[in-house]
Amino acid sequence: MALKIEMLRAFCTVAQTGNLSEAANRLGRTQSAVSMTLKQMEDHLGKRLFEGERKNQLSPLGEQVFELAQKQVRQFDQTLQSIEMAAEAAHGLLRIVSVPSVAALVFPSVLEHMTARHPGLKVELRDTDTQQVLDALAEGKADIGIASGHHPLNGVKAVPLFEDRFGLVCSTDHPLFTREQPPAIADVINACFVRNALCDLIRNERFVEASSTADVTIHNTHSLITMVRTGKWVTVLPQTVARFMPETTAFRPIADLPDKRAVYLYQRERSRFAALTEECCAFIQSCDLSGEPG
Amino acid sequence: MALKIEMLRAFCTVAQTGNLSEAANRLGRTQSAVSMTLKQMEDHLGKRLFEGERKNQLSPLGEQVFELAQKQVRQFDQTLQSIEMAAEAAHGLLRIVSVPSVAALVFPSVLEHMTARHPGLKVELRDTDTQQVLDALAEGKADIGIASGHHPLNGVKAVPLFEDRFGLVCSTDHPLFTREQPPAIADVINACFVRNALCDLIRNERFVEASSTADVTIHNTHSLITMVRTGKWVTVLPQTVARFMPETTAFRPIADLPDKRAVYLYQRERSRFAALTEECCAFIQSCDLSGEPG
DNA sequence: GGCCATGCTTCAATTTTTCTGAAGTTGCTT
DNA sequence: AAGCAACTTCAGAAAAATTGAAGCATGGCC
Repeated sequence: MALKIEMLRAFCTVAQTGNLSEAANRLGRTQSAVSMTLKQMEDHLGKRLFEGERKNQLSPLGEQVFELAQKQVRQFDQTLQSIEMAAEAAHGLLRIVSVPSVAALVFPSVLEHMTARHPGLKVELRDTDTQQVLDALAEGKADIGIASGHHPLNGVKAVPLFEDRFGLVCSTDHPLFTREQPPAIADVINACFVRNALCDLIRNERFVEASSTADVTIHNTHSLITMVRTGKWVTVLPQTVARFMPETTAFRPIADLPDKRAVYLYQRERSRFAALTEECCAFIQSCDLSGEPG
Repeated sequence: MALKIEMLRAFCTVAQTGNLSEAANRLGRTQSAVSMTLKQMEDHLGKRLFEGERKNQLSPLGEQVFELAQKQVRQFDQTLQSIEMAAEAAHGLLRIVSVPSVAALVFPSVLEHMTARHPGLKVELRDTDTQQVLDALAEGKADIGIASGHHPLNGVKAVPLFEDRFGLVCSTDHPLFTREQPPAIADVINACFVRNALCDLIRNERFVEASSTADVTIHNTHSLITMVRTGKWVTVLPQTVARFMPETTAFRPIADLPDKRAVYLYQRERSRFAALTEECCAFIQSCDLSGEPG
């Protein structure tokens, strides 16, 4: 018999638990049902997916299949959720995806503004990296996206939203912040510098070259904050992101790093509830999002 | 009952054909089976997916669901194919994804080299845009990727493969090619200039600004070739891409556009058949891919 | 209007698929 | 060697999918 999504799901659960009865439990089936499903799958592929007598050791093929199957199952579930959400939303549905830094800035007021004006409106907000924001738009999983940089996409309108200067982020008592003279790229890199994902948006040659020697890279924002709070480590971030750092951290422009990140608003052109999308985009653009006060 | 992948598939087929019996035909079922499946789906969602008596007009919700469902079905089928391919490949499997321009350059010799050395080896070659190359790597659907630019990815090693200077591509009898003095950006843009997807890789400010005024953009390579062959239109491409244009077209560097595109080789770190992947990457790197002769 | 064709739905019967509970292996532990 | 835990196998039961026949609208045509 052909492979089915439920077979993949069963396989993934067993691969994760390493144990049939626990997997059967989670799937709400009996052990024997799961056993037979797995057997069907192995028969279909003509190869074993597990090694040894027990189910706690994947074969090399199993490993590979697990990786593919898990992604597929997750995506399938997400699609179903999207479909069901779309069906439930009788009074309108807005699906907004944004990079985390702007999400924190924009989501609260958007949510308030739109729900107040449209009772019964469903809103779906999600934050991920630029990459996945663009994916979601391309795949029709979002109506509005906010991401760094300008990326032309079919059927999606892109407008610049705001710009955001990069600068030094460090503890308020760090020498590079307290001293009078503004810091330069070299000063920052020579301090205990932590690279982060947003640094990759900087095109400035001098910075790119200098930062490539950095030993530490942290992608998780929370860990990054923790590092900077120790007072020893410093990093480079756009100003609006720095806003969300705790009181004891400070932002300061870097003299020879005038680079800004350009944040774009993406708007799906042919969506159901196009009027809502339009209204929401207009509202987002009307917000003052610039990093610099005034 | 819950939504299943076969329901989505049935729905998509009906949405495409606009007609039950034709859809039933394609699905290898009877009309009534498809009708009932659709009914289940509508019952589950609590909304109609089609408007009117016939199945030839999607409702707004139907449109949205169609978009999501079709993507899902396609992806599911592709995953199954990947899984089955992985299972069949007893003697090894290499999955290579590349941007089209480099694919044409690299695939033939890679294929020859690897299959000669490894009888029974399965090789999967695919070409798409940079975006999807990276996706395939991230999702474990490819072992080796070739794409423009450096994009850090978890579990994937990236090494520069070669650089490729951008230049004017036009008919061999175009004034900008036949005249002695090399063309400048302004000359190119002021000719009948056709933008293309690869132009977006150029960071050069002067070019970016100038090209934004271009009226025509063509993404399909074949159409692009046709336009250039007319002798009237010109475009800008990396030199290795220009190699594959017909005899009657020529490549010429642009004086004030020294930009190159950097092509990177991406190698998945933990893959089954890691030794094969390693060997293949070594071979690709050993190829002479530079655009300039000598 | 009456007749017919088309496209779809509904229904009861049938086939296919999936699931279960019980019994049977296997290999490890004591 | 008895006990146990993890898994497989089996036959019957339950659930789901599919079918063919019958039925119901709609719209064209004489």
